[in-house]
Amino acid sequence: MNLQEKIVLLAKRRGFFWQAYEIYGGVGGFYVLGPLGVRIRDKIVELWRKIFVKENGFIEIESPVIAPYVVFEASGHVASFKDPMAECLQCKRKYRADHLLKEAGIDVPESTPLDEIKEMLNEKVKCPECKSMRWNVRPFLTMFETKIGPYTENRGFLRPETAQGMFVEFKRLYEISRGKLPLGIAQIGKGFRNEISPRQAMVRLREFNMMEVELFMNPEEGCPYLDRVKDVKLPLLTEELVAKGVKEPVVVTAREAAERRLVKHPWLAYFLALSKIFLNKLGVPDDKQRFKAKLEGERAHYSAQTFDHEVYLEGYGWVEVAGHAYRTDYDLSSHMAKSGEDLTVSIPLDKPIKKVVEKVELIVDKVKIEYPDKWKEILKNRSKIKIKDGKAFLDDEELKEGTYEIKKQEVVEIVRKIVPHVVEPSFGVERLILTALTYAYRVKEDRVVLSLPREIAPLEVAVFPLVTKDGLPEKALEIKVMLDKAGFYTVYDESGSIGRRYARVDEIGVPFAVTVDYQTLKDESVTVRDRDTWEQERVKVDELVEYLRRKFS
RNA sequence: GCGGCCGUCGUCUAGUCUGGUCUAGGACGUCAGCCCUCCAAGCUGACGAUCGCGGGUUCAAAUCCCGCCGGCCGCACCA
Repeated sequence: MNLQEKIVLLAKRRGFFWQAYEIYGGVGGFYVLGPLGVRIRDKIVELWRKIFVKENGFIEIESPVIAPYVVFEASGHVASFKDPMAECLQCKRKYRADHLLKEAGIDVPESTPLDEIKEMLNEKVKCPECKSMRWNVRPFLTMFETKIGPYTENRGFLRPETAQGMFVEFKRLYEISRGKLPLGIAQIGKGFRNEISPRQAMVRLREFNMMEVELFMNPEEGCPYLDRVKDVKLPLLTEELVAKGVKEPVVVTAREAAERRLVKHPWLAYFLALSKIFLNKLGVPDDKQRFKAKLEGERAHYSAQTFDHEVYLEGYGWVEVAGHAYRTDYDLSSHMAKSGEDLTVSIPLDKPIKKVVEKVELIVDKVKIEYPDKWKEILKNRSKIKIKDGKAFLDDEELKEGTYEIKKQEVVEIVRKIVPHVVEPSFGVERLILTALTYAYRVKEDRVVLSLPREIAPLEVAVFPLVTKDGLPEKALEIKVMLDKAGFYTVYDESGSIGRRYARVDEIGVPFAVTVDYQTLKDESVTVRDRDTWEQERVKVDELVEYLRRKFS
């Protein structure tokens, strides 16, 4: 049994996660987070929030999971997520249409209309199974589709990423943030992808939790926080290295990565560094992490540069836990074009620019005289008057001389409009849970110990009476309640021998076990046992809360 | 979606080839009691599986056949 299989068994047995709908045979790609799974999820989310949101002064939102068709039409998902599926009308088998054609020696560009693909198939390709040549071609969308409202044909999609929520709501969020760039907007929530074949436990799911930041910025400016992480070492597999098939990443500091333009924007370098620190805190050592660039053809339609943050998971190999993409102004520009809303931002100029502009000033009395019928219309449309060769025109019609004057005016421009660029770090929560469990899994004296970092341990303190008599259970319960009230996540257990109980809590990664013994009754002290060293320390009951708080800080 | 392997108590597994002795056996875990002064000790007992789901063959199906669902691996896919 490999490590991942052991983890899946442990997860199921002790309640971290398991496959959903088991009583109906299970449905691929859907998992349940059990009691311990929810706890560790919350703690991972909280740690992420601290590193990626709070410490950067970013803001967080929650937008709907369902979005109307138009949002994903604008975002490019509808167009780029469609794979043409060919269905054999005789045996009902389904294939990727472009693959069938390729096997038949026909290369089709992605933009080929479905009708043409169908025609080509019906003329030239036999079904590999039943040899029929009658095909139907349909787009297969990897987004889940639904209808909005009972009586309409208003199509909607379950979002494949939370990102669109931040783009669509950008204008108001920018206003709420009082018009400042850079602006970081975070969102934590479910995303849905109708994967063709979900695999590897919780690695590829059809419904999963994402944690994303969309950082909106002026592309000409750097990242003010880069200095904080300038010496963090980044193992990079750049486009160049990936293309050459090099397996060993080049290790550079975050600052070097930005200065040598190995990453296309300093913000991207900053997020790579945070990402590495974050994974360190989840228990992944440096040499089990790397940032692998996506090649031109592999990147998402919106991305100018993408680094997958990969961690090495024994049993699976390198697994992507985050994608860091430089999305440029693609998303805002697309939504601007589709919605007609102005999503530009005014940037103050370093130096005001002085310009001389020519302006038409109408002489109203003269206009009334010269245009007795339509002078009102002319005044109304005065903003549309254009100047050409020193003369004024309205809708290509030259205005009569004497009805206006052309005046020169000096204006000072202090702002300029830009569409902000976006850098996006995007994490999959379930994969992080698996990662944390993988690196925490140890075997000590034939017992499984989950050495989870204290910060993400689902339960924090176990409380045991040494034996179940002489008032020890009562005293232990008292202490458990005290710890609960102090804010710890605790567990009480009096069943079986003390050793068995230690083993039970080791297996689910509880960092400390407090044991009430006979000495407790004499001097109000308990033993605190460390999960990883199995060493014990005697602590006074009234100092216990403070003692534990120090351990967790 | 394709190909290979696989699906029996919570978990691991015996049994499947060679249908009946399987009202499905064991181990671990769990629970209760006894015992019990620090690392899965012991004793007693209990709970726990219509053998993934559905259909078929047969006097008789965990076992043979078909379909479906699910899992793992490889290919493909992976915003």
